[in-house]
Amino acid sequence: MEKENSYRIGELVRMFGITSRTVRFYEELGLIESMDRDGSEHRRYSERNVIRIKRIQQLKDYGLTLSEISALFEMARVDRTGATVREGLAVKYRQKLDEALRRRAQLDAYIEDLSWHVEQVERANDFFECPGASCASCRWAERCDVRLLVKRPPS
Amino acid sequence: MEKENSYRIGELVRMFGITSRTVRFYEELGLIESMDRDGSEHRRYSERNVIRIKRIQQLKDYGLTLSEISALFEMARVDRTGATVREGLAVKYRQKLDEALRRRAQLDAYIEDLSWHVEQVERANDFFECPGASCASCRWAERCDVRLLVKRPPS
DNA sequence: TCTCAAGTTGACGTAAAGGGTACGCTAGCG
DNA sequence: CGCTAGCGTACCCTTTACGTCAACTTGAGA
Repeated sequence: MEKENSYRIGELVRMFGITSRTVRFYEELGLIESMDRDGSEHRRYSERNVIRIKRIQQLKDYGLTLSEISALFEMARVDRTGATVREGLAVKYRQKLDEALRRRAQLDAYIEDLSWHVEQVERANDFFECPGASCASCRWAERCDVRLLVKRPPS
Repeated sequence: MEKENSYRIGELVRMFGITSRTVRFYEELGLIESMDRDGSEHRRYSERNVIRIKRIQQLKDYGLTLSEISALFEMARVDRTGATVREGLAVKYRQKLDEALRRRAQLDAYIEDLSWHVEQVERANDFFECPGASCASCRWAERCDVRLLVKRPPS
């Protein structure tokens, strides 16, 4: 029975659509335990390693950085009951959620603002570049306060 | 009448809340025309320069990168009628808008997903780390497909 | 046995938008 | 004349998650 579930690095690459550099990088960071490549020079990966990588990907998707992920794994290593991991995860998740909600609000304002600008710029057929403070007809000045584009005054 | 509107770099710093390093950086990139510091070793900034910086800040707020901004300014330099600038701006704005809308959709999915996870993790009082494929009780497996945390089977 | 794809280490590079530091010069006020 | 805040250049550093390259070495199929 020769090590039933044993993957080579190339297989992981195809599995996850990542590069071998990435896998080795994760190992460098200690995110993946260094495989015992007993006898061989080539790394071998177990089912556990595969799960690890999946976890990393999920946590990355949730916006955790690699060092945050690393910290979580370290917690898990220290405390086998999983209590602190759970707690740490809850805190992190909630942080990320708050952050996401904040970003969403910002994004909405941004979208509204930008929509307005798109409309103005696309509808315009008589804009000119405003010369600055001396321009008397910056009618959009309160909205578009740098007067990037200003409607030409009716001549 | 000695050069009426002439600012020193420190004044810009106070005006915009940026650092002098930033102003010089913009000059390096060609975003601000190199000031003629005639006679002096110190830079002097005109009203035009001030407007430029305001513009840079606005465009940055709209998500353009410095190199995109640079490209727009280059357009403006070449074409004084402003037609290509307007067009370029419209294209960029629309791009950024699409991008923002896409990001918002992603963010929504992310928020929903994360909310679910927060709820699960916070409500749980008996999670354990799933050992992987051999675990028979991954009841959330279809949703939480990497089985980061799985409910402990009732013993 | 040969071959060549696949794997190895290590060092250095990348993007973005400046920040930080060292060290010297200058403007302008009293 | 002297002081000192302000300004100058020049250089490296930051963060994150890898990419890229060079120069080998290994392993598995024919």
